[in-house]
Order: sequence, then structure tokens, then C-alpha cells
Amino acid sequence: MDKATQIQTALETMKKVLFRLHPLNDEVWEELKSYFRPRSFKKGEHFLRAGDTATQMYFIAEGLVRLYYTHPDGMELNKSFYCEDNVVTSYTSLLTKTPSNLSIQALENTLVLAADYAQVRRLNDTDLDLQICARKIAEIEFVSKDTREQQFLMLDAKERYRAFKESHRNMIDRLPLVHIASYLGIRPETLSRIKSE
Amino acid sequence: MDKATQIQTALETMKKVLFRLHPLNDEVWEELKSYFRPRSFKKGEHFLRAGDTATQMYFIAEGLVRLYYTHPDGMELNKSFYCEDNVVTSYTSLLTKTPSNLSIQALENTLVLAADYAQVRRLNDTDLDLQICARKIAEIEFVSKDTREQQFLMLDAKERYRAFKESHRNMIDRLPLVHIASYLGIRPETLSRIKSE
DNA sequence: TGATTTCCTTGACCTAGATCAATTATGTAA
DNA sequence: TTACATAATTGATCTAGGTCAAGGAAATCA
Repeated sequence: MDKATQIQTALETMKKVLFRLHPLNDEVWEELKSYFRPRSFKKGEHFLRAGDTATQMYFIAEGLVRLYYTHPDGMELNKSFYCEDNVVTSYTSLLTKTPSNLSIQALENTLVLAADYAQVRRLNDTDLDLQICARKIAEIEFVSKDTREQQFLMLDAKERYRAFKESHRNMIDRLPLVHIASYLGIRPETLSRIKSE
Repeated sequence: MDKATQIQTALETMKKVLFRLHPLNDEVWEELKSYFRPRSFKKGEHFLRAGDTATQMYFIAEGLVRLYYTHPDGMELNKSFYCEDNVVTSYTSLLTKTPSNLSIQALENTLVLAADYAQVRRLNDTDLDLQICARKIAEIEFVSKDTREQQFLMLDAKERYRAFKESHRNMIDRLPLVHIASYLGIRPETLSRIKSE
């Protein structure tokens, strides 16, 4: 599949994903579509680094990324993982227009469609359907965060790992153990021991 | 202050709180306002119990409530606290229309304005301003949850308590230690020891 | 007011998970 | 293919915070 075709396919997929949440009228979709530009990141490259203020949002056409916090002492702590057909950004940084606490990094070679959030937001504030669509994305994020919060409060490391496997079936074997451990709030050594039981 | 006055005041406050987020036009506000009914809960009473599906949303006029999960073994784990001038509900249960994992309980005698969410949602989907307003509430929730997630990943119990005092200055001395400990994910004995340092 | 319940503190001990360190795999680049 | 970096395992110890238990404050109610 050549680059141009891949981008067309990605736009079609994005349309399907959005319309499944809430259908938009064609003009709005065409306008929205025009904001998105393809961009690729090599494995290890950063979309955004902590300290920068986010301005872009990304729809992942292909690949895998992680969002992570960096502790003052340099330790990195994974916050979430996203793969194909998902929207990813530093939502909090976009919303608050302050420097991001988190970084976004490609864990595989990744192709995205990138748009300027301010532009999308402006369109958003003029169209009810798009607004509903955006709200549903926020709701999905909210519910998944809620689940995570609950798991941190209620489950021990072993149980959190079991739950993680359940909820990340589509990427579990693409994720290095060290990153899963960091997501679960434990050390890689501990996860290794949990797995070997 | 008699009951009727108190309710009028609460409605006025609610208007101010909402309009500060994003002003609504008068008809929409009047319509929205008509959905809300005063209700009071005695200290210890439940707004919602885990297992029930949420249908109501509440604006707190006076009082203090906690949201908590109940572990299968019966242990209760606090998820958040809300006091005057805030909207509270089991957002996830409303969104997913499934039984709530969490319970909502008054920690003080509490006066709220209660509305049926489905009704509000219907109005929401017809008015862009209200939609924007609702989105901003969701964004505030999102950012606070994000902060909490980050703190669980990055801070130890002592640091989490320090951060909690910062972010809950307005209610810290109305909250029993046992509930703060539960929110922080530690035992009351441990919090007692942290405080006594 | 005292009586009862609920909440808080303090001590002694225990355990999940961290830390440090040394191999062993796995991946990647020349 | 070998060489070098990066990731995973395994073992030996350490520690933050949990558990259990008992006594002391503070709310709440008759």
C-alpha cells in the first residue's frame, strides 16, 4: 500500500470511527478533514515532550504510542497506551493551555493524522453534532480513567495485571514488559515475578 | 434563612456557577432550572447505592458528600468529595446506563437541587451553549481525575496527603481522618502516623 | 448529664512490593 | 554473522505501609 492510499484509508477509518459515535453532516466532515495532515514518527520519537504546551491532536492510522509522566528524579511512569483508530493528545495540556506534564512517544513506527486543536475547537463550538461527537470521546476517556482509578484503589498488583490483560488484549503482545510494569505502578522485576507464577 | 429562600439562593448560585463556565440564553436557563427540585439528605443518608443505576444529578447547595467504591470484602474506598456549589453524580453510571460501582453518601446534612439526567441531556443535545457548559464541567472533572492518577503513580502516601491538603483546603477540616485515609489509599492508622510527624 | 457509639492514636509485628546486583535473552546495526 | 545495546529473569535483602490489638478522645443521643 503506497503512502497516498494509506492516508486516504486512514481518513476513511477516521470518518467511520467518528460517525459511529455520532454522525456529522458532510460539510462539517469535509471541513474537519481538511485540518488533518499525515505525519509519521519513528519508533522512539516524541510527539510531545513534558514542558511543551500541546497544540496538536492525533488520530493514529498505524502504530502504537505511550503517554508518560517524568518524575523529577528522572523515572518515567506510563499513563496510557494508544494504537490504531484512536485519538491521542495531551488533553489536559490542550484544555488548560499550560505546559504538559506528560510526554507522548511512539513505541512503534507510527503514522498519524495530525490537526491543530484550536482549529478543531473553533469548528466544534459552531456545530452541535461535532460537539456531541467530541463529548462522546471525552466520555470514553472519562470512563476508562474512572476504571483505572478504581483499580488503583481496589486491586493489588497481581489483580491489576490481570485486568490490564483483559482491557488491552489488542496490544498486550506489542507492549514491552517494562512499560506495562510502569503503567501498573510496579517495577519490572515484580511484573516478571507475577507473570512467572 | 427559611427553606424557600434557601432554595432560591441555591438556584441563583447554580446560575452563577454555570454562567461563569459559559453563559446560557434565558429561555434555556429557565427550562433547565425547571428540572431541578430541592431535596435534603441527613448525615449518613445515601443519594445512590452501588448496584443502582444513576438517573439523577445533583447541585449541592449546602453540605458535604463522598463518593466511594465498595470492595467485595466490604471495605469502602473513597473516590471523591464534593461540597457546596458543585455538581455531583455517578457520571460513569449515567453515561453507560449501567449499575453504578459507587455509592454517594452525605457526610453532613446536605441540601441539593436534583434533576433527572435524561431530561437535562435532552435539552443539552438541542442547545450549543448548554453543550459547551456541560463539556466544561466534564473537562474540569477530567483534569482533576488526571491529577489524581498522576499522584497515585508518582507520589508516596506522605506526599499524597500533602497534595490533598492543598487541593481540599475548603473542606479539609470537615472531613474525618478515616475518610481522607481511604481516599489516599492508605489505612487510618498510617494517616494518623503521617500527621503526627 | 452520663452512656454509647464512633473516631483517633499508639505499639508490636508482618507482608507486598522495592531495591540492588548478577545473569540470561532478545533485538538491532554493521 | 558477530557485537552491542536493551529488555527480561532470578536471587537476596530492605522498607513503606498493612494488620491486629488495646486505650483514649469526641461526637451523638437518651
